[in-house]
Amino acid sequence: MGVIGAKMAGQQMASSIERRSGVSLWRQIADQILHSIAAGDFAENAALPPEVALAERYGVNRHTVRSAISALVQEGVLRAEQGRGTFVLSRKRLSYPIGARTRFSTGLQGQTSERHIVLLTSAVESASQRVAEGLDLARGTEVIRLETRGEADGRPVSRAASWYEAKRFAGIDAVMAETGSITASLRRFGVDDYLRQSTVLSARHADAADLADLNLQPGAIVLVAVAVNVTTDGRPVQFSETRFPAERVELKLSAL
Amino acid sequence: MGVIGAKMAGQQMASSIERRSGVSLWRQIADQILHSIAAGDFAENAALPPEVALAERYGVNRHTVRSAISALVQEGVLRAEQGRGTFVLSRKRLSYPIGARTRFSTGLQGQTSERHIVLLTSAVESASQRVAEGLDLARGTEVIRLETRGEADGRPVSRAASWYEAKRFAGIDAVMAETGSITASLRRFGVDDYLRQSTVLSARHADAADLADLNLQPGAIVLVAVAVNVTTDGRPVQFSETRFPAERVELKLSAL
DNA sequence: TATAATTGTCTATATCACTAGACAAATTTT
DNA sequence: AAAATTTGTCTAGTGATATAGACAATTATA
Repeated sequence: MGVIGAKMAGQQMASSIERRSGVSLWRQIADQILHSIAAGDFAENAALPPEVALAERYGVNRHTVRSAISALVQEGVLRAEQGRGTFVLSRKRLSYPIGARTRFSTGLQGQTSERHIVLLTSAVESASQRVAEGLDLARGTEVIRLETRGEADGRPVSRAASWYEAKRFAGIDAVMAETGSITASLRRFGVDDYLRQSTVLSARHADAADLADLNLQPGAIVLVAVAVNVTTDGRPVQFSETRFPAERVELKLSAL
Repeated sequence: MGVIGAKMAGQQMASSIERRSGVSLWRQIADQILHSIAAGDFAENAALPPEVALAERYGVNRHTVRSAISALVQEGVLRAEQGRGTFVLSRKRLSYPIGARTRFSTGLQGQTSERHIVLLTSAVESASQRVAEGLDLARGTEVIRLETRGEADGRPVSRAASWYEAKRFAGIDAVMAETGSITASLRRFGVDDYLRQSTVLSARHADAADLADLNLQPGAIVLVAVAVNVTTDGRPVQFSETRFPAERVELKLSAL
């Protein structure tokens, strides 16, 4: 159910934007346009309603609408052409499957022509409360932390931190850098198969690190998945926290 | 990993707030404080750092921090006491389980002392493309739409629209109003058991309707789950779109 | 009891966000 | 060719946001 251009036959329309909320009108309008596009209200290359129409629709000045549009042009979502109109560029959201056999690359097959995982940094550290619980280790046990980014067709689609018991998976960082695949790396350590034991999802505004890592604009939303993967005999092998840009990714929960 | 009060031993700290982003500084700081609380940086009734410390931490004027705090006091998250400090009130996020047997009431048992579903409105309409696909019906088939709100301990925790084939479930709105339970209502129509066939999750900023329905502040985030429930023989019985306030709810994906 | 720490209130000023109106520039339609 | 449509640019005024500083009021601490 789109927001823009919806007709309500004289009825008062929920104007959908709030003043004095701490979020500027142009940012709210930009977000709604993004939402409309994601909801499929506009085909790719379709024209947005003219600025005056949008201004009337939202009950704001035309300049305010222009601010919203120029932000989206900056983000690469829209293209404005003088005399012609403003057009939609953006692609659809990727649908990232989550289930018992969640795998990055295979999950996005068919939706993208290319995808891979980049290892950003790795470090050995002592397990925090949270990590220790996830991996079923004593607090303070040494663990390896990998910081990775998932990319599909050149765009960042995920940003993850994952932890592994250091003793059992010594050197997994090097293997990961070499193979570019979690599944392949774990196989080197004798883990031929693994299953998703638990996943907890939440959402929040992107922080400064997210903005940089995922190439987002301030105010963007990230989906956060905290998960534990286990071997087929139930032994935890990986604890992870993954952030997905909500504007580019939706999570499809598949049968486990 | 909390944001507030983190020590970085002289290193430059990622200030985490952005100017000229369309989101006012006080709103960004309020959101980060909320996030810190949700991340468990503060126990219930714990004191927030004093205003001057927060102002220094974020690199803003003390008055700006005060705006953020007063917004959170308004939302019922913090309590400020002159001469003493500012204290955390808010409860932890509810963990809402999603799996093959997702049920509202049973899912929140143990976390809340009371929960129920309120039927807000119902209507018979012809199935949109999306609803028709979900229920595996011809487009335009008559369906019943129920608008409901889930409440736990008096706080709204979900807001859903759900659709049912009108012919098969005629009068389900009345039954729903009477029983206050989806599961019980379906049982009246011979559906003794049902399973979650598919769930698609996304996140976005709350729109005006969400703000009103879920009692949220502008700028809040909602998690959106679009799901299809089927009978044990695979026949779709319900298509639904549920919105959860991200600040109060996290989704726990349980084994299907 | 005096001092320090902390929140509450006030004034003043600068900048950003939004409104209002006019007109230019480019494109499409008549 | 002319008119209509649409985006681009400019000026000016108003209200919200943010900074700066001072001091009051309340509570905890020495």
